[in-house]
Amino acid sequence: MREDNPNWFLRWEEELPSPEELIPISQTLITPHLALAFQIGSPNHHLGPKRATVVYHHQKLQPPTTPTTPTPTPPPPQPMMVMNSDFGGGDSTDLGSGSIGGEPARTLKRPRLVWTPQLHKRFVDAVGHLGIKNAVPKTIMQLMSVEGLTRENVASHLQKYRLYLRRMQGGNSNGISGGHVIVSDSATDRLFASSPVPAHFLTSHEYLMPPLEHPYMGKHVITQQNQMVRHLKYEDSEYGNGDGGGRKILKLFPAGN
DNA sequence: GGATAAATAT
DNA sequence: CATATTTATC
Repeated sequence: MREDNPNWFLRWEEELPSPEELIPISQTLITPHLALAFQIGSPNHHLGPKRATVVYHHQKLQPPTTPTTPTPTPPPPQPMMVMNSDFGGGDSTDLGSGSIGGEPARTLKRPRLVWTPQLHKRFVDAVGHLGIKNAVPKTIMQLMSVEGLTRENVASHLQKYRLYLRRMQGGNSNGISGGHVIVSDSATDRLFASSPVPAHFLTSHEYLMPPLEHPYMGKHVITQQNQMVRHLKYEDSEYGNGDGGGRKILKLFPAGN
């Protein structure tokens, strides 16, 4: 517990994308929200550091065009390129490979957001260091400073996160205590169990945390490069063989299973 | 078709 | 903002 205090920053840096685009704190005061609202019609900004957004799933692509056109033409299957690749390799930091046609969400509804381990780590870190007091979706979202991330996204994830904690407290079969994260026997808790120590949920730490303006996070833009899970002992696990479904690795937190 | 994850509604 | 329900994806 106390040990992770001085460590959290270091660990944070480790978790953060190293060669990634570390956003130079330039505009600062400009919040993503404002920036989004200010985004004028110019599709091509000058070199904007805040460019890559969150990783999305393959969207269904709802063409705003032909609203009344009874075109029975089915949307062309968009081949999503899964370029998870290794981290060491100089993977391109930009997601979506290049500019996405009409990327600015002007009137388009956001596609499904994929919570990657890194993104989740960011989330947990924010919550952990905020404390239960300020651990509300709004604050968390602002603290994470992830472009494209909305309050709704955080709220939804926060809900699941709390449920996960509750389940663990009820019957803690895992040895998550004191800050040691042992490999989960079940491949279930993958994502959530990977978090260092949730803590702050029950323990009332009346810490004096500034509501905003955190020193440790200026502005980070998460990009792709996630889906990569550590090469643990997944191989010897009983995955994707036997069941007709053929479910691959990376199962998210606990469930009935 | 079941289960999980995220979105959406209350 | 928290919880419940619905929807989409694996």
